[in-house]
Amino acid sequence: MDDEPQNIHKKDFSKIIVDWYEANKRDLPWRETKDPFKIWLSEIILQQTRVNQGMPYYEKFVEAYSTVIELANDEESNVLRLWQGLGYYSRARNLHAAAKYVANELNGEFPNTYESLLKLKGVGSYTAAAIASFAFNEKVAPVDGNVIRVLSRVFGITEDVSKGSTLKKINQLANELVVEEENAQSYNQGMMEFGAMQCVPKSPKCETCPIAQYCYALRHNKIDQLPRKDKKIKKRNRFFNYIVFEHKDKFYLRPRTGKDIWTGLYEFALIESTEEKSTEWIIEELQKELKTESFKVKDDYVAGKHVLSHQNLFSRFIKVELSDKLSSETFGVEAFSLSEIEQLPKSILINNYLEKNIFS
DNA sequence: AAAACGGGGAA
DNA sequence: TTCCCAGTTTT
Repeated sequence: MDDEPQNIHKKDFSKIIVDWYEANKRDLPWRETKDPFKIWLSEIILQQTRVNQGMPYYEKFVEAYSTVIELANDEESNVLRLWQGLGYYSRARNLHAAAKYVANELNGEFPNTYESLLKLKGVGSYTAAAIASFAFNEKVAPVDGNVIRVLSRVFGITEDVSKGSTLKKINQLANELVVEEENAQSYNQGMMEFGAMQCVPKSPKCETCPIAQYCYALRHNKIDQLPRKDKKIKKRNRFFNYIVFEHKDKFYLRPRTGKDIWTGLYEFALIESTEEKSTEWIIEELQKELKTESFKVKDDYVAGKHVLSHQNLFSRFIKVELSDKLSSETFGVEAFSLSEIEQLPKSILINNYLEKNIFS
């Protein structure tokens, strides 16, 4: 077999992708609309998220908000509550901020070009290209994990794809390919679907692949080495010692602030430590924060390790019964009834604790 | 250029 | 366990 890497013409490549897509595409709800609002919504939800995980959230959101105006007019905490469990919560906050921008600054008219879409919070080069091509058939190429994988394998991009220079190269190739195709929408959808269904990360279906004879990785026996990713993420351990204040059927929570994880989500009073601490140590720290309040320890629950992409969280929930109401400055927490707590946006960690220990 | 940001599912 | 997902923002 010929050993030359680029013996497939760009035009032939794009045709194969489009044909494959028309024959193999899944029916997904956001593919049945041209409404940029819904396409935008689906793209934000699907960032770093598999279709199966994002699907129920898409359904909930379009049910709750039929226009960008309705989304803009809701409270951020409600948007976060709908987003609960999806992760990367800045997406929800940016989604809401972008909706307000469209509603207030753009008179409710959704941006319709790659460049103008880029101005929306939470919309980067991938999402701007996706919306521009899906909703408006603009000839720009969205480059996501699927596209990176397909192009690096077929065209033999052997540099580390976590490097900016490599990404730039792939982005350029992707854009050269899209201009070959009349229907940017089908070609781009096809590239991502092809990566998601055929040219999958592990054990790709090369036996039935329409590009197999042209594929650099297959011919050089490198399908399991491409795309090349050198970056190894390191994790840190954190210890969350939560104090669950209870007083007359109410519990005290507060929203997280700052640039840390879970911004905007509610949690109990927190005493964080860099190592595991004893119950006694935690109670002592708690005493320092309190003024005249007296309390009784009712329960001490140790949750399993909660794993995030960059952190391992070891958490414990110490439930204490207060003899009096807590002054509002203490830990910044506020009292909520159970039905109110149900409506607050919370992390999976907090929600699991509540389900297991409070709501049950 | 590198690190931070969630949670779940597949192998 | 490890990988990685329809990535973006911040440092």
